[in-house]
Amino acid sequence: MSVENFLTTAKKPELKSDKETCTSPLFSELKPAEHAEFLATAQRFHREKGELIYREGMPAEGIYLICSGKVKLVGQTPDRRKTYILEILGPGELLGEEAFFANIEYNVDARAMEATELCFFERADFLSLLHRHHSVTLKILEKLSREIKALQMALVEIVYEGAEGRLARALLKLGRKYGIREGQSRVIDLGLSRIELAEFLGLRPETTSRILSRWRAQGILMVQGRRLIILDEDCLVKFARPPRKWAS
Amino acid sequence: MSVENFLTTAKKPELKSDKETCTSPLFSELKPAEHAEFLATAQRFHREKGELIYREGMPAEGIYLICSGKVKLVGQTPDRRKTYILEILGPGELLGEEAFFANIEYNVDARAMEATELCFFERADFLSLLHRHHSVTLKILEKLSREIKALQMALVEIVYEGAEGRLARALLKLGRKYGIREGQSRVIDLGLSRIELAEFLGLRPETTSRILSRWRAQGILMVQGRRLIILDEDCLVKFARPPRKWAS
DNA sequence: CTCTGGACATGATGATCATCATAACATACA
DNA sequence: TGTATGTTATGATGATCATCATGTCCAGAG
Repeated sequence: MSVENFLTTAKKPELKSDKETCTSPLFSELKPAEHAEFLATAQRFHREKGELIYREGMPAEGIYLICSGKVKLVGQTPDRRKTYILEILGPGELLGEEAFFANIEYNVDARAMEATELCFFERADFLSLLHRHHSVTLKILEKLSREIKALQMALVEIVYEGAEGRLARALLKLGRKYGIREGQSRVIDLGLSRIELAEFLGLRPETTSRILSRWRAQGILMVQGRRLIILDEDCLVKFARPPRKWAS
Repeated sequence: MSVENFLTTAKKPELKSDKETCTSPLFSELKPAEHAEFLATAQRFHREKGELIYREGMPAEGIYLICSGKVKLVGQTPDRRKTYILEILGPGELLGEEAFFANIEYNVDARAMEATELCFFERADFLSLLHRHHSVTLKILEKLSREIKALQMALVEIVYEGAEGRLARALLKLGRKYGIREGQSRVIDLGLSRIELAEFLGLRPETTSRILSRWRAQGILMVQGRRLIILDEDCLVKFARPPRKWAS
């Protein structure tokens, strides 16, 4: 077998994805049989990087569970001139719950940030699950509550924190959720462009770029294109709460 | 202890309050008997203007329902240097749900803005209600979802809006929820000081005051102390979405 | 190899809003 | 009535960040 042949065949065999387990802490109290029965009602599908999962304005006819990959929730101002990345979701997280439970249209777009596997549950199937398994319902109530708390905090922080605070907080959050420890440092490699990072922060790309440059010069982090390596996490923690007066 | 104190020094024994109806759309599908049985598990409370209902950091051992009056959710930045009003709640609304369902500590204070009647439900009692009446659970899921949607929209808009946009949006919201129509105009009389209004907007009181003065001069609203009268609601709608460039 | 388009970096300028300061005004209280 | 206290209004100044403009680097296409 030629080298070329080996490399091309090595990339391809990706057909077992429908055998992968797909679960979430939300279902932790289901018995294996119940869990399997529930999963059997799902439609599985796949989205490549950049592809849309749902669009603002579509009615929510079901609910999604992310099996693998990452998804960004993208909101726009009504005039469509500004974009804001509300959240970055990963495996095991529900997608589209707000619109599903309120039985309304999605108010943001959901877009795959990389190759992503999803389960889709029809409204009736998912509601039936909730009806039969109160533990799942309670867990979802808990999750929604935490989400509300997180959004409330985000609102407060955005209003009262400056650009450095927002960036520091975002990097810490992304680092904890998606970062990879490497000795003292932590690697964040989500393939976020400067523009996307800025949209996640509610800043302009120029501002984001400037702060990254400054922090790079101060040895707080390393910037390798879209790969960010946090060297001094403690320092970021300090930046995350500036009394808005004397940063240095 | 402050409760004891308050009860013993009770200025007026308002005993008829426990006869008042106290309900919410959340319970609309309960039969009257079920509703009454459920309400019987409540402890009723009264709070005078300015009195605390719960404090940030307290564990959420139950859930509140506002029977009458208004309650503000007040948070502080971790350094205690800034205060913000997250929400103003009125009759029929639940209070403390996020912390209750997540079973965590309250992350903000709740304080009565005027004489307020409340029902308090112990954790076990409320969970029992949810268990027995799935319709209530679904309604709460729906309510939490709508709240998430509202917070998401607020985030997107607030990030990119200036001071005028925020004030316009806040006045429209307060006007719709608590305002009183008087012919063409709408009266907002919540007794909010400039400082409180600024805390609700995430602005400084000076900025708030300036914008109000400008709008008063332009005939968009009337300012009678803490009483605000919106004269030109359409104009506020325009201010609520400035492309951040050409306001006039 | 050169050309070109896109992502990123960085300088210059201006708008916005926080901050500091002061004044007008009302209210409560002795 | 005068004094103190708190609320609101408004002017002056500065810090921050968006905006505009330019330059660099790199990858892909001709």
